[in-house]
Amino acid sequence: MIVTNTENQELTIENKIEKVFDMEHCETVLCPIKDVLAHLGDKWSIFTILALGQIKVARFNELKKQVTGISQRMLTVTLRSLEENGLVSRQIFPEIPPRVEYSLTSLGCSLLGQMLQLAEWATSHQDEIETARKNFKEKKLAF
Amino acid sequence: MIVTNTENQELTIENKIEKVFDMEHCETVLCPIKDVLAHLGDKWSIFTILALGQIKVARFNELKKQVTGISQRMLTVTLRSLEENGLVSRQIFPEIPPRVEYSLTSLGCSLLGQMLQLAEWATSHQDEIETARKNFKEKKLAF
DNA sequence: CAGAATCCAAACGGATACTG
DNA sequence: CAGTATCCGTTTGGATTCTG
Repeated sequence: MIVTNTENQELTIENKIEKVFDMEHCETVLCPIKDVLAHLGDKWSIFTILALGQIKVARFNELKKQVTGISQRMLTVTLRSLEENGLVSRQIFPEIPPRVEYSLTSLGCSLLGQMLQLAEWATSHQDEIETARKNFKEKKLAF
Repeated sequence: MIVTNTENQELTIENKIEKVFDMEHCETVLCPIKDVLAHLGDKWSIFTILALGQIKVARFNELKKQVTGISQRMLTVTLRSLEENGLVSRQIFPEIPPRVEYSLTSLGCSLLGQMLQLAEWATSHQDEIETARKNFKEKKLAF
């Protein structure tokens, strides 16, 4: 059970930012959020994680079908990256023809949870964003 | 007060994914998470939002100092994008020399909250990611 | 001060052909 | 089947110069 207090958020928001993000040294020192987003924040990584969240265990070509539009190259690159960062496990079966099974690690499942939170935010605020874009366009046309 | 239950997460995770992400049609239909990440998922957008979370109201060059390493061009581009998507408000004062003040909108503050959650995840799991990378390197060297 | 505009090098990523 | 390797057009973003 996690209990989150949404009140007095304004009192602690700066402290939270300071805790996770040292703006002064984020270029030289390792910055977690920058690092994570650099490695896992791209479109295909997120799609692949979501796809693996759905089918749990998948072979290369199953995954390629599931992640609509991904090229062979990018699936390979993405899977290697996810494996390198400990989010996906890659099990090779020494058979002919070769069989490789991919699945999320516990760390991957954990990140999936975060992705879903962000996705829920995106879903619940897409109308606001849409209207903001329309307003912006109209403002531009006015000039 | 928000109460989150971390038990029986596995029972609902697929449903959650389906709700926020239609893999089959995400290329043709508007996909919220893809859309949000395409527009706001880059390094400079996140840094700028975090910076504005710290200094609340800032002029262009203040912001440029705060967001370490950003170029003039990218700050301009990023701020326009954030404004277009309704996350940042831009107030122009018709003075000479010109003065422009940037600040987060309520939607921007809302996204900041999400960013902080992701940042907290990144911070609390960076050790795991780091060791995963080391293991991966060693595995590669073994071959 | 707050930017717009241009140039250009580097990274990204799709298409294609090849392999154990 | 599950990749690897190469080519090459597109995108990204820093540096620089110019402006109201």
